[in-house]
Amino acid sequence: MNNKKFLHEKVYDEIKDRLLSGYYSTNSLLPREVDLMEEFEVSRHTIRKAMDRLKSNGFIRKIKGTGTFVNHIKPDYDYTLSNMTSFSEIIRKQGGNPNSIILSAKLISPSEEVCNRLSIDPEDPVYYIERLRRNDDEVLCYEITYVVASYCPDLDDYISPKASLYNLYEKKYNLELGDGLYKLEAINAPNDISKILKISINSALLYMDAVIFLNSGVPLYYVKAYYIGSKYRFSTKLTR
Amino acid sequence: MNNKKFLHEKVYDEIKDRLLSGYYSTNSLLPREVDLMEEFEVSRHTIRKAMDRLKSNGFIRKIKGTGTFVNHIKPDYDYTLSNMTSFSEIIRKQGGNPNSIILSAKLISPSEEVCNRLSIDPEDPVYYIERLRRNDDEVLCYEITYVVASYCPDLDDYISPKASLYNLYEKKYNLELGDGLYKLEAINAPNDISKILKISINSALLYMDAVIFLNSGVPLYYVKAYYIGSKYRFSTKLTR
DNA sequence: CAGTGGTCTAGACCACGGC
DNA sequence: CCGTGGTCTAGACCACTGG
Repeated sequence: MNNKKFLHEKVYDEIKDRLLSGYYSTNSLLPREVDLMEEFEVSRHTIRKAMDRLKSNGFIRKIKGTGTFVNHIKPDYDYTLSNMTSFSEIIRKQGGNPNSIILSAKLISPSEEVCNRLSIDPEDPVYYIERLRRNDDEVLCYEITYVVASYCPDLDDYISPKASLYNLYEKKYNLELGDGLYKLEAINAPNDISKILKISINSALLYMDAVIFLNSGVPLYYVKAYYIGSKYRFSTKLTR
Repeated sequence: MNNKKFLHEKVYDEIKDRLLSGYYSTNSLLPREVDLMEEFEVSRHTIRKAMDRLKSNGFIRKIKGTGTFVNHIKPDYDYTLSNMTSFSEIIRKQGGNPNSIILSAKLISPSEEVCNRLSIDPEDPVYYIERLRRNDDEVLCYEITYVVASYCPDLDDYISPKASLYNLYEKKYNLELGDGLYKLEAINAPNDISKILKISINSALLYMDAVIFLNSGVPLYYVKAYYIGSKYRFSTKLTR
């Protein structure tokens, strides 16, 4: 087991378990910070760090001068996916078997559109990757990715039906992924896409267009994805 | 002015100013926490609290054992769309004239689904608001909102074709809005919705389902919206 | 090895809510 | 008024990075 867990993580996990199991029930008052300090034998700072995380993840609410209350825990909390996750992670988290049919994976010179999105020159090569994303043998998505080649030498050698690009970026190339700018809209499947996805024309698709940056703020890749409407849902948490 | 600003807020604001003004330039190393402690004459905890917020807002990145670096601040970044914005704000920002046709606005007892989403009891009344959202006379969206009535007494008296609910919450009721949990998917317009929106059946719709919370973490309202696919695009920034 | 950010403690005082 | 969570201090030690 992982015994290098921090105290605030242990406290977070334990209280989260109690919330999910119903030991602390919806809208009830949680023990005071002082009580939790005594129970877990940690300092107030550690309790507060765990509780702040529970709060920002939507499990509890704090009211100054009054106490800490249990929120209604949504049964299908796919809002855990609200941070950027790879297709593979999402499918795997739902107990599925993510894989891809690779339609194309080659080095190309970027179009003007791709240059603009990735802030690069037409001379800078990008990898063009065209995939059908599947769960087992069920096609969910048609996806085109443009990756700045200088960050991922020989990327085409590492791509495989089971490989997650996220994993390659992080594990193989030691890239630290940062923000992603996403745009989503609903469209009726155009002729060509409907053929590729083997769905009837005019079926609703969720079209996603995203640029993903490195931690340093530099664009790493640009992706266009067509998700079959009935088979994908995008979840996110936004703040005012 | 608001002089009751906390120390960590002052530190945050000052460092944020320096980042935006370019005083600390992109990818440069920020002063060590100890140096900032001395400069601002506060404890390390206070510095860290300010820096954690700067980090979670994407301004800086910290690397353990190395230091804290300045991220590239995206110049053309459209913060307004990526943060939670009202329909009215989005339309107005694009130079449009947002308005609504109010199909219904009344106090009701919530269904079980609504109770679960809003963490309330069936005895707690909610306002049921059904609207067609338009730009000038062009219909863009059909929307149903359930608002916890206890936070907004007499809400139905203030609703009008030109009123923004956001404005009412913030200005009229002095509510501080916090997070929102959004789910988005593409659907083919069902019969009833296509009639309401006066579009052909099976047109692609962007279906949005969201719960919006107050700053305290309590749910304020639950909204279901059907956007005509070709007329709306959802943008957001996510972090890994 | 020295220096950085990450964790953690044991205190103190304040601001707010409710009695 | 008391009790709550929010802010803040002054320490300590650890884990990681890089020379």
